[in-house]
Amino acid sequence: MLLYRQFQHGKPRVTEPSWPRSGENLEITHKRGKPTLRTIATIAGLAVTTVSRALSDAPQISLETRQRVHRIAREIGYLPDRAAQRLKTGRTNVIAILLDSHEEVVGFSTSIMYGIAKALKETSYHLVVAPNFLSTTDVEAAEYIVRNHLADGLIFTRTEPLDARVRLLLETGFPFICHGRTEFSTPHPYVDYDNFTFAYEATRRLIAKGRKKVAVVLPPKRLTFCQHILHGFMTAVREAGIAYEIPETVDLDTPADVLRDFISSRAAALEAPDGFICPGEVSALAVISGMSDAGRTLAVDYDIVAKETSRLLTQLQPKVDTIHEDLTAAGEDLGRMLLQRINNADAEDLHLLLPPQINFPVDQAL
Amino acid sequence: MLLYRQFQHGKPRVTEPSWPRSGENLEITHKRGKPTLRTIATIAGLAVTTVSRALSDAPQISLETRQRVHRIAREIGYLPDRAAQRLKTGRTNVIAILLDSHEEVVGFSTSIMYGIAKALKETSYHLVVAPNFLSTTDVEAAEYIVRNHLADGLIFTRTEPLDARVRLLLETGFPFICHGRTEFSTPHPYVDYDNFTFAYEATRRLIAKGRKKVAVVLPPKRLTFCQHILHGFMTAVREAGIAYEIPETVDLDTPADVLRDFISSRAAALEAPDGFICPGEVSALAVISGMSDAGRTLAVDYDIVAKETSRLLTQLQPKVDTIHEDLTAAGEDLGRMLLQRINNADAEDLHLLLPPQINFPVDQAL
DNA sequence: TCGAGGAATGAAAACGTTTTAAATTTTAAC
DNA sequence: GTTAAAATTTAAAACGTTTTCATTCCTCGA
Repeated sequence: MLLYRQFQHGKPRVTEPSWPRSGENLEITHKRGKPTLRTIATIAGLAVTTVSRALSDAPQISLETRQRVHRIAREIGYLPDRAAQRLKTGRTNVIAILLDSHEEVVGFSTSIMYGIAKALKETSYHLVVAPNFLSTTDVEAAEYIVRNHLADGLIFTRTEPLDARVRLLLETGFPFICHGRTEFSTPHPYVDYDNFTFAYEATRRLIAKGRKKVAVVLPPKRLTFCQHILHGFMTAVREAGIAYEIPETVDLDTPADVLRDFISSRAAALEAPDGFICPGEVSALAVISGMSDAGRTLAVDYDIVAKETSRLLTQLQPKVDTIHEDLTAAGEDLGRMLLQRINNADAEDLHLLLPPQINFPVDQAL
Repeated sequence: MLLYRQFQHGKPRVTEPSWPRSGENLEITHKRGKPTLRTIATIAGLAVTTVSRALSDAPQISLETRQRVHRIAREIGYLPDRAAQRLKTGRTNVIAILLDSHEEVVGFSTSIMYGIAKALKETSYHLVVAPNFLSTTDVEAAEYIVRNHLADGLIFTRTEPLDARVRLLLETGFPFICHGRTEFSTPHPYVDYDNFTFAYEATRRLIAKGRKKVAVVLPPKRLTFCQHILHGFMTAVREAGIAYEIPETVDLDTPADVLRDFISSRAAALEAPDGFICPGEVSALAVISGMSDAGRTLAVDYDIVAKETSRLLTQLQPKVDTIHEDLTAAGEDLGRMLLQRINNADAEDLHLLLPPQINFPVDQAL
């Protein structure tokens, strides 16, 4: 025991440091090849415990030792073993994103995921895609993840006012953040796009352009942001005292051909709208297509203001006024704020309403 | 010691089984709440070792015991701890997908990921998104994952003939599969879409419709499938001895407005093409838009055959002939085959070329 | 009755961390 | 010079598996 101490610890202290330097051969190969805490400990002539604490910058380890350990770790390319850390601490270092089948069609979530990944880049967190692991519904998927501690936090989109996922996660106290708001009284973290302002400004734009009757393609009614859009739309409509119309049989998730046919037959009938709010690229294209079928020309017979999450629409149809929603940025915020939540930040401080980016070209303004 | 054996093991053997039944209270709560092998062992009056083997259906465990253990595990909702398994076995149970920044724009990968997730659903594998963890290039990201054993297998898309990622992974012997082929002599698993046939059939369709000069929007030249498309196109062109044109200054990744403007100015010049192959929705829309700017009418002055990965184009523009590529199915194959590869299936058997799904409407055929 | 041999089960070690509690060294105070 | 306190460092246990090797029990042939 004493001998061990003399050899392991005493020596480096008395004489010159004896661990190998940068250029020398550091191949203290472990069973699996990868360097571990023990590799560093051997090199530094320290105990594994000390190395562990030094790497987490515990104050009781002397500054000199900490720096030395950090340097060695860097030199041999040490990376803590995720499995061992997870086993010991119970933290998974994983963020899960729930993607429902809606996303498959639209490709909506790629940008968001890209943003989340960006936020996670410098951290030890990984992003795992949880389509719905063994379950059929989103809630079951969430439940499964929570029950089995498959992640430290959860992200999902398209909330409903009394979203079942939110309810579950609030009840279990599991860290999460969602894209979209709810009506629960308990505050919870969220990132949302200001769809009220989007719809309000979009409607005002149509009115400013002299349109006489405006219409809006609403999202499915069960989603929270449908109310926001409706509210923004109606506010602008009432302020201006203008005619309006809200299609009941189609919505944002309606297949493009159905929406197109609806629009074109509506255009043929009496008192058709001449201004459209489209909260998505696909719906905008469908409207353009439908109106074109009915012989109407964009920017002449009617106008569109569309929300776009790419630059596709602006590029293809400069005549469409667009208001941008930056989903990658939203994803970045989602990731960042969820990490804060996991570190026990107050839910009330984790609310973010992202402002619409209005792109109306000046030369087209009246 | 002897006493322990009598109590732990002997008893259930001699008397009636004494473990709790389905209805009874099974709350043998562990430190962290989750049931572990020890929970089952205690309930069953067996050793942890035996339970572990029973669950993996080792032949040396009696059938009766195996069934009993399985039943208990099911009843208490046991799920093996991923961290512990990973630590012990060295297998991560993780598949990583590398997404490069290109995907951000197009939303291309969502469908693929959905497919992969589908293939992984009944397995113990999770899908993690590796944008490029700490690195700038794709190769570095792959290297990082390999070096630190962050996954058991890797998936990526858009291969080049001498893809650096493929080279790295072949050299290190790390399991992977890619969407797209390469020119390496060592066989490696891949799933690819038959872009030759796509381009060949698309070109023939335009010719059959009576078009006099065909053009194709090619993918970036560095990508393998650019050659396949070019080859299919040229084969059909030569067979028919028809005029053709290959734009040099634009490609599939060109921003839509640039492509649109290119097309419209080209249409205005001499001997403009009247048939277009567009290997993507966005390029098709850009071509339609550009031709429309030049006063040309689709299906009258010119025709388009487009590859589509959604149903968007068919829905919006029934006049565009489309050939479908099912990316979700591709993802499913990618996932399934990568798992096979991880289980040491021969790389030569893991080659899949998915056939184009041709959607040419009958009533429009000549 | 005895051991041999096979069938079934069990103990213990290990994977690489973190953490609790203990040990050792250094410093400070007398 | 002691000795107590402060500053460092260390040993050992634990997280939940899997795996190697050992143990127990039973059957069977002599």
